[in-house]
Amino acid sequence: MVYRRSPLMEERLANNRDRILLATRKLVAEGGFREAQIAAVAALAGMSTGMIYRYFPSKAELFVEVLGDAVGAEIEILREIAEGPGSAGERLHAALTCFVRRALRGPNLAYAFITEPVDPEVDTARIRYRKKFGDVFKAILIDGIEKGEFPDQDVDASAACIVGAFTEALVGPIGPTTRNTHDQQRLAESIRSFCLRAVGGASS
Amino acid sequence: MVYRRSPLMEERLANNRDRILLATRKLVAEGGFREAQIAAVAALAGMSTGMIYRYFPSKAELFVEVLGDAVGAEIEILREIAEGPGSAGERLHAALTCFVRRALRGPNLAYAFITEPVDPEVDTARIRYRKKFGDVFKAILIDGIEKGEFPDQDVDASAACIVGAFTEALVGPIGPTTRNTHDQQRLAESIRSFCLRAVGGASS
Amino acid sequence: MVYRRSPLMEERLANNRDRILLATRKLVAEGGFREAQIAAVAALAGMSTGMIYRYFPSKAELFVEVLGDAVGAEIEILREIAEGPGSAGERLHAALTCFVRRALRGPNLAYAFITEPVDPEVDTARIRYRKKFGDVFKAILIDGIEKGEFPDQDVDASAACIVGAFTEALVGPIGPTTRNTHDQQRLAESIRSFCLRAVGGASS
Amino acid sequence: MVYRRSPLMEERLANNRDRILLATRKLVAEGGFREAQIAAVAALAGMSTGMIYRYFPSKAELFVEVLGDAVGAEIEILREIAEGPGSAGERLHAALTCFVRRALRGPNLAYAFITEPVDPEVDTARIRYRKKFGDVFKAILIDGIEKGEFPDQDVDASAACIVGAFTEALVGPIGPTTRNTHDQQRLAESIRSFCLRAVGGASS
DNA sequence: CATGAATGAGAATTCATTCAT
DNA sequence: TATGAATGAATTCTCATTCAT
Repeated sequence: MVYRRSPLMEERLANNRDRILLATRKLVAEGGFREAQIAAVAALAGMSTGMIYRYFPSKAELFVEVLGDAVGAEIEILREIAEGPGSAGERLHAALTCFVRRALRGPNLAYAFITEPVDPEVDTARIRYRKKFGDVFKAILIDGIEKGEFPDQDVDASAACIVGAFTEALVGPIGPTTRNTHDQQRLAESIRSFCLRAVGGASS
Repeated sequence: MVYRRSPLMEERLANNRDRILLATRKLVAEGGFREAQIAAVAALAGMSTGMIYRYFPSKAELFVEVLGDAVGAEIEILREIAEGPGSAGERLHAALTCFVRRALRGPNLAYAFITEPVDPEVDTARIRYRKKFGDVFKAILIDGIEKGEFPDQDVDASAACIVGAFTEALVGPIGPTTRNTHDQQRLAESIRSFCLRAVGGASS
Repeated sequence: MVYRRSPLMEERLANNRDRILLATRKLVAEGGFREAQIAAVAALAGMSTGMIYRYFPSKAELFVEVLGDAVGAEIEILREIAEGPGSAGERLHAALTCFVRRALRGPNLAYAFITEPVDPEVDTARIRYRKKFGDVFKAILIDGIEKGEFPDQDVDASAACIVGAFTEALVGPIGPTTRNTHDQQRLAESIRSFCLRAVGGASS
Repeated sequence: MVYRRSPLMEERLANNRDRILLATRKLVAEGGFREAQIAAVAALAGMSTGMIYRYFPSKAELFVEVLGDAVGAEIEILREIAEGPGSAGERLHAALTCFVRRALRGPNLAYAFITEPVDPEVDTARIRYRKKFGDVFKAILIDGIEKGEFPDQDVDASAACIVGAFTEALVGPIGPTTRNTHDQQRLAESIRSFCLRAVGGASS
């Protein structure tokens, strides 16, 4: 009998892949990359370690993809805001609010994102992803400057600064302390104001 | 005659310690904490691994001290500026200029500084040091607000944002790319402007 | 079809565990705990060092189990005698005979048993196991005293003394010298007599 | 000037030797052989590690001598009792009383004595010393048998049993628990009775 | 004679990755 | 296809012993 890959198998494959990614994401969120060992991922995904290597050539690449997915989802949301209606200032305001809120909801993923996962390969990816984040803000900035809303500025630097500003401001609360909703609101507001003033928009 | 520790010996002692710290710093700067294994440090410092443990109780504590030294030196300089003469805006301007320049001169220590060093003990120290950095800026901010120079704001968040902004903005260039002096000047200026506007001071 | 662990696999698993225990037992018997390093155990068991850690969380726990197994088997046999028929004196007689004989047959485990295994964790277990041994004799003593066979006495001390007496008397011959069967018979008889007189039973 | 060894130096030498032995004894008594590292011994003796090797060729030999000294002192006392006046039973009674009491006073040395100090060389000595202990009791036993005080018996085995009995009975209280004087009296009495009955003397 | 800095061989443990079944 | 047992290189830390000063 000739072996043929059935659609069902494809699906199973996709399912497996997703389960691996989900499990990894979960473990990273709970304890950082450090806790997401292949054996743990496999156990949580309900499969063998060998299975993991059917879908990912190495742990590093799995991590890169997990990071990429997490970032990708956020980027998607931000991009929608960035390309949506409203003044540049309004869109920046909305984007910042959105990001901070989401980061605080799933704190450790944001933490892993700021973090060096020891593996150089993953680290490279991490920087690349941070840049992607910056690009969204950069787009808003360029738009705002063109429309005369924001003063002229080094948009690359400003974008990086924005990303840095809120990741740093989030590391504190993310680490040991867990904040209540009220504090989170305040923190989001503070970061937002800081960045808006920084780019020269209304300081709220 | 009582045996006395000669100055020469003291120096030798200090030299060893310094050589260990220097070697570690070098390795961390080149390849992150990951590359600074005890064996590598010992080799670079020209001594046996056992020697390391004469001066440092564990790898973690060595790392913490390396981090602390790096940060301590910077903090000292910043604090002098922060407590010096001039308006809050001027001092903030000076502090930012100074920090960015120094970070660009001695590359990659800033990088290690942003990084999670895998070891929880070191990580704790890293966060503590970041906070210390923030405190310098916070002091300037408080002063500026009191004097009516800056608008009222969440000084904790602003300080964290400032630290985050410039570390992030520096990671890019520090990582793979090496810039020429002109680019560095421009980057310093961009970051400075961003932060000054952010706190509500004159954007220069 | 659900994947099920086959009996063969179970056996393989058990085999490994047993091979590790066997190898450890052998090495301990030959050269004490000192010789039973993980690498040596792995080599003798015909597997990698990592494998050991699949079955035992640490060297200490492996040692504790080896000790426990050795003691457990002996205790089981002694307990059967202790709870069996016959007068207290007869049972004590039988128990002592049995123990001495077995100790002489499988040399040096008794030796390791007397020994402080350097590791505090193992040492704790060792003391616990010695106590367990004593408890078997204590039970016989209590029974004998109740029945008026033995004079009243500090049963805890007597039990400890019995255990100590025969372990010590065995260390000499077990250590360097190997005795012939005749000598062994005589030694067993001597120890037995000593203990029986000590508890106040007929000296045979 | 020709260098000559002065009496003073000899004394100093002797003093040093004693200080090393004293320091080692102290450390062993406090934390077992495990705590008596050369560096610790040197520090406590107020000299350099190198100095230790002027008086002892190796750590093992130092330990052997410490053990020997401790045992030697006890043996001396016991021998005096053994060779003193009184019936064999009385002398055995006195010897046991004396030994148990002394062991309980300086608990950890007794513990180290029972213990395997990992080093094979030391271990060999330990067994030798235990035998020496036994010899003292053996002498009393032989005497008692000759005089018709004790029944005929395997004096080697009995002597070993006596040593084993009280060391084992002492390990319990020595380990974690520290007993009050009353308990010690009782324990001494129990061990004594056990041994006296065992050799066939008056069971008290 | 005295020092104590320096050595370096070990020993335990971890975990990504492979591959026989 | 799926498993998970097995591997073993890699890494930290310890401490008896030596030897230049």
